Amino acid sequence: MPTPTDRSARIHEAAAELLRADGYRYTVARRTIVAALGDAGAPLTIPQLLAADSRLVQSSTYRNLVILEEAGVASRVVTSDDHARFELDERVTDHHHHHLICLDCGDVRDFELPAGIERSLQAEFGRASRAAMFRMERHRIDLLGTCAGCS
Amino acid sequence: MPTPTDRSARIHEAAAELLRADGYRYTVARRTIVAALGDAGAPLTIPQLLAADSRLVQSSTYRNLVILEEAGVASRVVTSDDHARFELDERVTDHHHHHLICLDCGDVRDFELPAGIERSLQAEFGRASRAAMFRMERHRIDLLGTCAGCS
DNA sequence: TTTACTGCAAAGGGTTTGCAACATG
DNA sequence: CATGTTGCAAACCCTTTGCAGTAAA
Repeated sequence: MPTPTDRSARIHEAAAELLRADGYRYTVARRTIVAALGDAGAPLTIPQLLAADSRLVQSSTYRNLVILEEAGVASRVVTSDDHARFELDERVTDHHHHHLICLDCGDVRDFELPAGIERSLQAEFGRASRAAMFRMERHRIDLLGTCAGCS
Repeated sequence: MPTPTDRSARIHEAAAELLRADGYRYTVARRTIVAALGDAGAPLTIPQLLAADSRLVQSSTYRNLVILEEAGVASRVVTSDDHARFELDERVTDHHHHHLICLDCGDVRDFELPAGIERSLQAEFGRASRAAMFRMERHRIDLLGTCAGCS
């Protein structure tokens, strides 16, 4: 059975490879961001990331998140909050999921759909994309409402 | 069969009622915004709205969109663009749909899912929400990729 | 006539960028 | 050792807000 260390090692390896493939380096700062996102159970804002490790600098973190996103290591999660949030990409975590987004506090929790539903959705998405001559890269399913803590 | 004028009249009536219910007035500026959103086939950014009718003023338009959103007349569509986009709410258009979002140009097109899929999704969403003690208000399904014009 | 609303201009605040020093492969 | 990366601080730009005058019910 995989230990936390296994998981962490796999994540860093995948991240390093994705970055290298785009000509980027896997620096200390990027490794720190990936570790923080991996440890957090949910998408983090930049302030949360900076707070998670005091060695992180704001401007570099913004810059690195752009690059991590471009390389497919991290993905941006848009809530209705002021701050963008980031999580590790599915290419790194190997874990497809969706989001429960609290309209009050902006916090995000993950949930999954049964594989069967995910499959029929995928078929419908393909149909809708073709009809519109749209080249789909990914989908995003969010539930918006109020979380347990805010009700 | 409903004419464009019928549709427009229904929309304005619904908007006026929703606003009044919250103690707001249906002013000329708000009517102008609702008309522009209703005419456009897709969500509009503020610059697009301002361009659509030169009588619209930037600050008032921002303020009015906050109020229209709060009253349930308009809804905010978050793309990966710099600008927020707005469309008429389903309460006004009576038309449930989802979005194809172009990651290049930010433009948005609508699509629909078969009623059967929409129903089974709704059931799953209810299940996931209950499991997380989450009070769901609505869902959002977006396909992200490249539109016909940008490929 | 009351009170919500508007327009103008200025401030706010998350995010981006220029630049010189630094670290990575 | 060539070049991608960092930290600092300043700039950016979408959005919000204060205020005095205006319009809606």
